Amino acid sequence: MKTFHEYKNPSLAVDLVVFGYHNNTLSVLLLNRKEEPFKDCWTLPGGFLQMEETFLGTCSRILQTKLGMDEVFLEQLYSFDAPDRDPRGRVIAVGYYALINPAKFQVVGGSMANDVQWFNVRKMPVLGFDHKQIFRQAHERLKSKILYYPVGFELLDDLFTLTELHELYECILQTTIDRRNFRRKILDAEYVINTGMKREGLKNRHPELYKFNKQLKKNNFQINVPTVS
Amino acid sequence: MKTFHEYKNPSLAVDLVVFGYHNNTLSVLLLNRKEEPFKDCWTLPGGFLQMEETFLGTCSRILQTKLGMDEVFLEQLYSFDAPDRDPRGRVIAVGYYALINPAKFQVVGGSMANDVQWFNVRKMPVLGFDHKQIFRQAHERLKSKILYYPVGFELLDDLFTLTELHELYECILQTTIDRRNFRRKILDAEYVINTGMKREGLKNRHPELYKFNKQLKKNNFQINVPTVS
DNA sequence: GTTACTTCACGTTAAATTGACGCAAACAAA
DNA sequence: TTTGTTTGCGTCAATTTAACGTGAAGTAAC
Repeated sequence: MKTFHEYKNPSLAVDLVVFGYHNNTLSVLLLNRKEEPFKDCWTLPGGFLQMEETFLGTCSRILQTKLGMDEVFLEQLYSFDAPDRDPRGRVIAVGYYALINPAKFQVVGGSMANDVQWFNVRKMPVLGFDHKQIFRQAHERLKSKILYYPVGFELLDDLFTLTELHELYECILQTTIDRRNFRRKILDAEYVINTGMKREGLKNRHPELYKFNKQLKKNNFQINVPTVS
Repeated sequence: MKTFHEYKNPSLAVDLVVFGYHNNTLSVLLLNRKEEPFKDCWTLPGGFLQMEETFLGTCSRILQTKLGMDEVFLEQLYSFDAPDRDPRGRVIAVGYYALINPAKFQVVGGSMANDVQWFNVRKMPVLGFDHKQIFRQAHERLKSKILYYPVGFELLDDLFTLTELHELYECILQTTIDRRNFRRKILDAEYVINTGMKREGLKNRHPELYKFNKQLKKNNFQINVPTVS
């Protein structure tokens, strides 16, 4: 077999949209760049693909070194190819999004700890590169995916109440969902398992704690939201 | 701004899954390779991304030079990164799938005309590289997308009968769909417009010809198929 | 022409699902 | 005990779905 002739190739970057849910708010982790281009501008955390690395490998490296986290839900989003998306030259970006529970991770990033910050998805600053577009696409993906696939629990503690799950859905979808109908859908789909325990110490009735049903047959439910027209 | 330092980068290829529908059969265009690696093996048509090119640019180039077609429905699928997916070295592949009406195109490809061939999706040969995986993913995408998005007409003539559209759905989804319920769904969603014309020359009652409604508000219908369990 | 046969177009109906609520038990605080 | 709130379970009308019936439109055979 003849050996592979190496032409000049674009660089390949992986950019991450890391979603976290905390205090009834959906947030995204952004990095304040310390170098040109887009110095002092907020951007998605990202990194270049090393020659022997897989995309998930690059994701892990970014999550660990810049954000100090590991073992999170990751899904490939889309690849971005606009020729002028990076002023330094031709760079293709593969977008991934991650879902994490901020309570489980200390956001510290090596030397650039205080340059990493959570931003409410509804109060996003101007982003460098084409990261606004990547963020938007990730946000849309999350909103549509959560309707038919159980990803919500990735953002919550291992044990959660149905009210907490309900609030998460309302927050992500930015709409109101009838509490009782939501409850019926989630329970009928066997999305969750009742642990029998209750969350103590609240002012009012103590709600039951559920955990995610990992044996769930996928695509078993469909949350409906009122169509805005 | 300091200029961009070019590390060694993986090559970037675009691989195409071109679907066509003909004689009640869903097919994919494959190329018989004349060079190593995978010489004499069937593979998806593909090509390397040029330095100034967009993904869609590469797609068009492949479609034109290898297959002699242009202006077709194209959608990005996924990017494939297995380090050993190409024996020549590190090659990242961005998968796209296309939907075409074979009646509209003469499949000829420059010097390699007779090396391009349609294969029934249910009688696929062994494929080189990781193209089986890319094909499978494209096939799954098509099957799920057609349920909630009007892509079927991309595979049909400009004018078609509801029976033809119905057969297309049954063929792609490999299931039976009630003829009368299907008809109602499609008509209620305003997926199609009745042209008033009829298809002549058939043995039995002459069915009405419809065209796709380009003003269709997307995501306006949901075809349900019996869940296999 | 009449009959036979097939497809096409349009209904009907029972079952299932959805959307919009009601209500009482559980809890803390007054 | 009373008050106010949240939680858990239920009801019911409206809508949607799944399954199936029937007659009109067409060709071919007689």
